Amino acid sequence: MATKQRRRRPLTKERVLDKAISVADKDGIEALSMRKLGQALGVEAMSLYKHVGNKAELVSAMVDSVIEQFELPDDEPAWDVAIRRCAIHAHDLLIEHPWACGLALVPSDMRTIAGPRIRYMEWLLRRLREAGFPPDLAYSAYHTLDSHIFGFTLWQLGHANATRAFASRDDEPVEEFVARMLEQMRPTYPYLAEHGEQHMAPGAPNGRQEFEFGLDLILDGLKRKRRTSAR
Amino acid sequence: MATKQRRRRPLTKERVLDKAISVADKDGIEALSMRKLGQALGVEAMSLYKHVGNKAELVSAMVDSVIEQFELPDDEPAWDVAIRRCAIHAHDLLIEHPWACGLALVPSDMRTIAGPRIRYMEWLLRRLREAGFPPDLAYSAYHTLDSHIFGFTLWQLGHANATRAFASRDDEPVEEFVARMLEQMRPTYPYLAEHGEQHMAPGAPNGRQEFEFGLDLILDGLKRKRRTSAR
DNA sequence: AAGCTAGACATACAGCGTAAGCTTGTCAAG
DNA sequence: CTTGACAAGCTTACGCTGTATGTCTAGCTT
Repeated sequence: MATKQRRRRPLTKERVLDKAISVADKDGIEALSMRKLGQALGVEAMSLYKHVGNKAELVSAMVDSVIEQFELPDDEPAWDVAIRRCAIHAHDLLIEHPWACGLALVPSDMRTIAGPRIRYMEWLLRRLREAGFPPDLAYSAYHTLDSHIFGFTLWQLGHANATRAFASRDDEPVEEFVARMLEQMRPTYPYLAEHGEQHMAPGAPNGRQEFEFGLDLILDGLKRKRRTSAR
Repeated sequence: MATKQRRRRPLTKERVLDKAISVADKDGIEALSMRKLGQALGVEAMSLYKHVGNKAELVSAMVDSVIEQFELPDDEPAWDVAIRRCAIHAHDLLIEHPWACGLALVPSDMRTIAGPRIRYMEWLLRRLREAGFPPDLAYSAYHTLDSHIFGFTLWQLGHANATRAFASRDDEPVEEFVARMLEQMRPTYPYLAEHGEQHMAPGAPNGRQEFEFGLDLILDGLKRKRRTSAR
């Protein structure tokens, strides 16, 4: 009885989705194959197709489940504070699930008119318009903010990847290796060497702080534009 | 003689690279397989490996060949104008080769210390530092600018893709289809519908104008920060 | 002319997504 | 209690991918 039940605990779409996310979080999205996912669930690859249609659909659902968690604060009256909070929270989530960002930027199937993406877009647009942005300014502001959230984060993830790949090549301690490399490039590329040093410095801003730097640059600019347009 | 020569016109790394770029431009990067590339060159897939090592190396070289074309103007004395020109030209190039942007953001092999990416980075950092940005501000400014160039462009390409996929689903004229869809979503998502309308409007800003909007927001903010830091 | 070599070819393997058909556990109706 | 239907999982198979390995041959050197 118990054996049978354990053997045949029914797969659900939710169980497949959750396991897919955890596999992608652990081994990277490129390691997520239907066979491997099936294996992780103690099931053959083809069994998954009883629940998910195809891989693209599964991946799309994975991305949606991340975007669904974006905080869309409506209790916050100040538009800039609300958007700032939303952006930072979104950034945190996208860093936590590094595979989601790139996939969100290449929406494979936009067929669904509802869904978390749409809700997030509507919220951001509404906050801008309700804050008094005229339509054309809200249009551009939305593009800039959305692209910063997803674009900067993807950029940051790419650089983090590169750093990691860079680091784990030899058995030499990472810091020594980087220091040696910086000295090697200094004659030809002094400013790049300086930049590298800043990255290695103890109190160097982390990715989130840099994300906020760009975000505030954009928000400040938008505030100014909003004032002049309302003049 | 002539026949033999034609038959055995030697493949070179350059010929492989050029053809790979043209195939990727035409059919998309996901359609670029070693077999298909060989076919395009009138050769078996394995012959390519005499010239390129592996596919990752080829792809990396493709990206480099695009970044190599970035305009890095040193005749322009004003830092903001120079960087603006560089950014816009880079954006144009990345739109022209839509596969390059995503690959540049995920640098698979960073092993080469020289190369076009490095030169571009050094140039941007140098212009900022020579313009009087203190090191820590140059550090953040670089991140924001670089991420906007690659991040916004990738974001734009993703949306362009989605729009194209959206459009070519039925045999119905695109505009009618979109208009119908907008009306359908207006009750639930009024601001999104408005945004969609703006996209469809005749004089709607194109991607490049939107890129410049965000770029100028960032550059203006940086100008202000530079002034206060120099105070 | 003999032999070497670079460059192209052919074969093969492991892995991928997934279409099609088959087996089996579960449960309701007769 | 049997029987039939149905859903969930399994098996097989196809065409695709990158590429390791081994072979062939044209053209140059000695």
